[in-house]
Amino acid sequence: MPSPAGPPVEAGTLCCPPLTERPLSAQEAETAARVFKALGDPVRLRLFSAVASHPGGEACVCDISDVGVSQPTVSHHLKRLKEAGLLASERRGTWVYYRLEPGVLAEIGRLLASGGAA
Amino acid sequence: MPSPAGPPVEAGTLCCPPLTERPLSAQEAETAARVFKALGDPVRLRLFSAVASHPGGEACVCDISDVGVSQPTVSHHLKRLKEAGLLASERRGTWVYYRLEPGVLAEIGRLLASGGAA
DNA sequence: CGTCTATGTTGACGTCTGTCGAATCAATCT
DNA sequence: AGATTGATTCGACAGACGTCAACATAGACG
Repeated sequence: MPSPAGPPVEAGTLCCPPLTERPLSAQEAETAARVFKALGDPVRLRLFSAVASHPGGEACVCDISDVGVSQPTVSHHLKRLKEAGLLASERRGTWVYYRLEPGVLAEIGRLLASGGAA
Repeated sequence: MPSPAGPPVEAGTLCCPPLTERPLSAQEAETAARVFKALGDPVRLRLFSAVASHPGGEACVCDISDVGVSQPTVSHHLKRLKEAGLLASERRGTWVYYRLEPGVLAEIGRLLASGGAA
């Protein structure tokens, strides 16, 4: 495998019907698993939650980097979340701001829908 | 809609407020990440989806073990899903049946709730 | 009892992942 | 320009993870 992470997941293309609808195909599972894997680390989950819950919908790295690991590690995890299509980043002057990729929460929620809604 | 005379907190359930409500603590993230990590593997995701979408709500290993890996590997992944509190298993005669741990989908969904549905 | 089928467990091996320190890039301030 | 602060990249290393073959266990059936 040349590319370790594969192409980034585009927003809105999370694929796949709800997990309860039918068994996922190999390719669907590959795509969806990338998102869950990104959330499957405590540090990343805290970073994601910090961004998601930040007033204004975005946070600069300096605001969320107090998660008990070094700054390079924070940067590494933010990159992973970005590659998974969960976060987007933008540099404004000195600081880099991260915010949720729009729709991701709903997408994942739909994947886990047990058929209740609608 | 929490029950007024709420029943005792069930053990093994998911913890944590929605990710968007406030930054997760280290311990909360540790707990929640375990679930996402369990779903963060393509094979496990397929197994989980196969069980979740199976008529009757349960499936024996023989019904879902065609995911392209060896039988020991399937067994290993089912164990991981069980340890993460996502699946439950029961032996009935020759076969072992797996089904969703009740409420898990809703729990994870609540974690990802963006505040819309209520 | 012995054997066959269905699952789970063990041990080993290569790969992926999380982590850090050091170096590097980016923008601001004196 | 040089110095300072914020953020990413690089290089390296320990530990976790996915995988399989071989072995072990559980129940069914003759």
